[in-house]
Amino acid sequence: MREPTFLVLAALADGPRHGYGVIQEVETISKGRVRLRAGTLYAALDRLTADGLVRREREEVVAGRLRRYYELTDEGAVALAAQADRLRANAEEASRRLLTRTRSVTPGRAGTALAGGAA
Amino acid sequence: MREPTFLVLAALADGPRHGYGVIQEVETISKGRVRLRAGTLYAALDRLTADGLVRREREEVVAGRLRRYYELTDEGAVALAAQADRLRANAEEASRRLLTRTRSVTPGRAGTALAGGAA
DNA sequence: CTGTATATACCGATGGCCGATATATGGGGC
DNA sequence: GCCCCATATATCGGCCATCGGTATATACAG
Repeated sequence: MREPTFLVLAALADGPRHGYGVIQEVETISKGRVRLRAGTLYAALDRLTADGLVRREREEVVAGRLRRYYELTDEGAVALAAQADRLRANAEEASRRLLTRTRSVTPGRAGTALAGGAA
Repeated sequence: MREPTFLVLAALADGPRHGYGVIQEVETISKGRVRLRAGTLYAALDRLTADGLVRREREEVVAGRLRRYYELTDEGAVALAAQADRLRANAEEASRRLLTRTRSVTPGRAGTALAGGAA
């Protein structure tokens, strides 16, 4: 599961959204860092639906435009929670090791390493 | 940056390791979940080296076998820290929204959702 | 001898994603 | 009227990191 797929699940975590709404929510979640392409979004929704992690919830027409709503299944919620745990564990492990790295550098390189670590 | 690449950087975070040692360390970091293929490892090391995040540190022969050591550059440490932050933010955001999901389910489905959430 | 472990290297196939295009409706500005 | 932008769904070719596998070599155990 790559980041775009993860973010799609996260965008659906607290309730149903239509496709384009997922794009907007992912952009919010990622603080503008990730803007899903339609190609990525619909392929991911199709895949997640086929895998049973997402299902179509309803359709409605708003201002002449069809909106197709999707929601997370219970299985999808479990998968999302599990992936979040994995990401958190990876992040914490990497951060812990970087801490060790800063402390173990030789005096000659301490200045450089500290400067880098502060970035 | 995908998980295997991230874990390679993490395995090098606290000091130099040779290729095969990285494979073993990644397996430790990921609690046995991830076992890098040689194809993945060396492609990643080549790529990361080309990108300036990793460099060759030294070579040595142990018991008739050549070991090629790699280490993180300062730039690599910065990139790893940044990615760890992103992963952490994503994980926390997803977990927060899943919390909201559990609380917003209808009474009829509360039992099921809670059971799923406990997994 | 075979099998396993250690160690580096290479390769074809796969699939998720990028970047793009297409269609449709609605609204605003000229 | 036209054009542009936003909203909304859909499709597609190309890319590339990774998977799964193979290869070679040394060393050790049975």
